[in-house]
Amino acid sequence: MNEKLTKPYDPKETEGRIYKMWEKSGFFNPDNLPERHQLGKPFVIVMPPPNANGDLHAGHSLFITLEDIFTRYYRMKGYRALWIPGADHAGFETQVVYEKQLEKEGRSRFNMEPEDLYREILDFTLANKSNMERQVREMGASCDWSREKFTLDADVVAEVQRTFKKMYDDGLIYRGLRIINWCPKHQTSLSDVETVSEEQRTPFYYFKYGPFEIGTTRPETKFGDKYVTMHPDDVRYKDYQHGQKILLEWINGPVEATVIKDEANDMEMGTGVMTITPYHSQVDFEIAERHNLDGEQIIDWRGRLLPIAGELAGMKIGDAREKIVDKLRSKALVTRVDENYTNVVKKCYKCNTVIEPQVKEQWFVKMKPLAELAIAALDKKELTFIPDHQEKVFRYWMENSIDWNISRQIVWGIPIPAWLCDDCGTSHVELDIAATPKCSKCDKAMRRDADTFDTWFSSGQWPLLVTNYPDGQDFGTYYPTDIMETGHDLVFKWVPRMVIFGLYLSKRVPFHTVYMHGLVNDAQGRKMSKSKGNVISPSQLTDKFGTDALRMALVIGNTPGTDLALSEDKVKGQKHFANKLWNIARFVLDNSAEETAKPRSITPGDEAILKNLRAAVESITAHMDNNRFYLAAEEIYHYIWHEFADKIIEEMKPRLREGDSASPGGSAEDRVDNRQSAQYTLRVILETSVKLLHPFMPFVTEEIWQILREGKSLLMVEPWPQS
RNA sequence: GCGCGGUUAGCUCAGUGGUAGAGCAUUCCGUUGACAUCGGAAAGGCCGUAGGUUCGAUCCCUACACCGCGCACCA
Repeated sequence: MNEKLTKPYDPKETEGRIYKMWEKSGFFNPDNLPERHQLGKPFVIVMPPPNANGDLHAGHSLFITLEDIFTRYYRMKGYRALWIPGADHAGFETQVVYEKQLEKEGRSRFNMEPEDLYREILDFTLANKSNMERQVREMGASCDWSREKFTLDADVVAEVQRTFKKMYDDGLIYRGLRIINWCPKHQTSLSDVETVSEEQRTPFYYFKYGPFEIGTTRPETKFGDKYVTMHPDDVRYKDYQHGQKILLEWINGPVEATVIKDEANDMEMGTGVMTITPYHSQVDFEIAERHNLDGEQIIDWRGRLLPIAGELAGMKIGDAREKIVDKLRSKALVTRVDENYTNVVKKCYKCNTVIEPQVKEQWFVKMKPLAELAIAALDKKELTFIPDHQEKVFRYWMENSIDWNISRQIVWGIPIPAWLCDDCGTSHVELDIAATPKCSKCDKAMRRDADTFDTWFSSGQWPLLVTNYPDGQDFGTYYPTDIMETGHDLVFKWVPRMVIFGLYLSKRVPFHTVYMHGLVNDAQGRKMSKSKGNVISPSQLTDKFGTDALRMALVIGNTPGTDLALSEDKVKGQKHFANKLWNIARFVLDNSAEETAKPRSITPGDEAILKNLRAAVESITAHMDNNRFYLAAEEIYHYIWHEFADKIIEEMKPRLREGDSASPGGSAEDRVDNRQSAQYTLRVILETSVKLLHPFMPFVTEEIWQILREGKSLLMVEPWPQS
């Protein structure tokens, strides 16, 4: 028995050793690949940089597996395969994680100097970054660590700031006083994709407002309301003229209200009449803009009422609601209350705090012209989606894009290279940090904008940044990349931004194919969550069953874009498969030690078996080329176990024994030929099988290859089998 | 309200215009050398409902039902 093929297969003993061997070979870097590859084309995948703020979860394992399969397959096919890893500082996300830690320690970021907070989060992130990198290695990722980038690397920061300046100069970024999503807990604005909408039941109040009855769900914002609006075509109110003034009694005394006719009013909604609060509502703000109306802030940044609320000033808005209704009731201004009303509120996607719309000066990206670039690329078929129905979602977002707020009031991020004048509000974009510009209007010294960029602003440029746009050698060689593999939840968050920045900055799409995977759910198909206690940790699974087993379990039966139910049994089954292959290898080696060269003759039966093998190779290769890894994996599994092991090996056993023969009438020489044909055939099938399986189960296949070739070559760079 | 996806074996999921597939689970049988992390066999499905197209539909079209997800300025 071959002494290296101990039984059973031991992933723990093997994986670390094999990974070190791969890394030492230098072949993760395509520039070091053998000559065969240097003649090939590049094949490039950019890794969605994992957040450097915690452990890898099952979703990470899935994307690492898929991207590694791509990379290993194309590397074996002779491409200069490059998979560029990264780490994301994950601005707001990480700051939220860190703030939770501060809270536990009884501290708060609002009592800290920004520099100290930044330094603490940096230490925290760097510690997590190396943890994350170790876990990516453990998954067997054959990415080029020499090209790894962190989203806060100095060159990244500088390039992102240059992009901001360029967009500003091109009129694609402006500073505007607009309605933004404000999280009162985290004290920052958020983009629309950083909020979640939730349905809630809330009373719908009807108040007497002069001659009108108005409807609202937010009485607490109504103090300053002095415009009453209705649809211009609403016959019920045809006697009131646009601009008409009406004196009426309101919360804190008499008010002179102005009638505004605007089409934003829904005649079906409530009474068709409402008052507007431009500073705390998107619709109201837009109506005010259209008619050039004024407004004022009613709720402060902490979510408390401002002095306009009179005796209720300083009260949290949640507590103030009933008080205001009581007050209106005492003035006989409440007409009725509908208790069974449901509406939708936006919440902070991290802390679930209700978002307060606020008016604030921020930097915005003008999305329409950029989105049009993306739509054009789609129309020209420069971009394809797997599964293809994701294209519709992408297109919808591009056709309905709204300007993107990129200012965040947090320290953990890339500083916005801008200066502001506190006196007159003038802003100035300046890349030179040492500069201390003066206001062009009032000549006063300007203040550095303390805000940082939304992380999507930098990660949107990721394919460019990791290839060292615009002057780096990699940009010339490896950009545009080939495939962007990421979760389908990012189809309208990250993907469009990469497409847009790619088209805007480099005039080319950053990748031609978007491959989207689904969520990894628990065995019953339920979303994993800490509160449900059904989170499956990948490290536990790999500890128990080996990395190869987890990888295979994540791929088999997992169609692109579809969520996956991951069960321990499934992984266990694949551990059995790895062991099966291991035992096959031992059997073949034990029975073919004497001769591996092509024998004098191959029996017709063996020819048929090899022909069948070639058919399997052809079919599997077709699946790989069509990005149908789930089918390829299943077919390899089936071939190895139920064809190779169950049938071929079993049928060959008699032929392999000394002094035995499948053709008893033959001479001793015939019997040797027959045995050698069998040995050769087994060996060919084993080597081919191991190659086919390598992208999926890299560790066990490489280990077997090392034993087969006595350490003289690496399976990782072997040619993919020909059919 | 709009959009997207799903509905196939007990479970998790593939798949195809021409008699339905895998893994796991179940039942029965089988262990002297590759492997019990095994082998052999069996059982199990009017492919969500109703129409339509077709010689033929689980597959294509329409409607509906249910499940999941996403979006939304409904005061």
